[in-house]
Amino acid sequence: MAYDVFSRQCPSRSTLEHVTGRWGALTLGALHDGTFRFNELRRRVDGVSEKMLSQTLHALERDGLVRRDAQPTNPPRVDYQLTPLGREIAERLMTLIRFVEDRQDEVGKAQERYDATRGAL
Amino acid sequence: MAYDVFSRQCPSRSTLEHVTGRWGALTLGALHDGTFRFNELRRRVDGVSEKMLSQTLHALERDGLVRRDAQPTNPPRVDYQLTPLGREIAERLMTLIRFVEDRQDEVGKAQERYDATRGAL
DNA sequence: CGGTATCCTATTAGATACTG
DNA sequence: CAGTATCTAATAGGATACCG
Repeated sequence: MAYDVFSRQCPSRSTLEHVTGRWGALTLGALHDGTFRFNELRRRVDGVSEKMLSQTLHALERDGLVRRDAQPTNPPRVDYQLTPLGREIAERLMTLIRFVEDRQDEVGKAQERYDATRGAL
Repeated sequence: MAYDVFSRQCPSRSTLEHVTGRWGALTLGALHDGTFRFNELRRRVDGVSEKMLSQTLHALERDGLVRRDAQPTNPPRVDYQLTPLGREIAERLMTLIRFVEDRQDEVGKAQERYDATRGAL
């Protein structure tokens, strides 16, 4: 097989899951636009809970895709931004996302055709 | 916000989840290499259960990314292959996957650094 | 503000058995 | 061969409360 990601034990599988997972993709997408604080991100990533955003950011930070800058002030201020690697990955992710969005009409029509044939299960 | 996928209600979100989900990505990757029968795919997509492969293939077929050819023979023979749209999407997905794989060293080092600082939670 | 901890529910995935 | 049906286990996710 050409790519080891196709094996369950491959370490890059978990990275890929962080990147493409529901909140991972949305978070990378949001950070693609700039640097944001925790609660700014929460507002940009529609529907994310504190828990999931926190978890997602930790995973991406650990993978080296996101950089966390905490200022020891009171009240605390923490800024999140993509690392260079994170930016490169986000770029490719966005290419995929934009493409899928652009072809959503085609997908919708395929779905209608499928449902018409199979009886809209 | 630049892309509607960032909204929970966007229809392209579900397409994207089929594409990037664990088994969706692996299945598209496998089909990227050619046309395969159900059990051939099962062997190529390491660890997938009959149920999940079936489910995944139905979703991708419904989205118009995979074409299913069933010959009414006995025993039955069913071939799966990517549609032109599926191929274009798989192409972009593979670009992302390959990139993540290529940089896995960098990711691994970032993880070690993170774990060393934070105590390997 | 920027989180963590806890609890609880919903969804997903896997194992197994069965069918045309 | 190519699946479906059913049941159970694991995991993701949400609500809430609380802390530095």
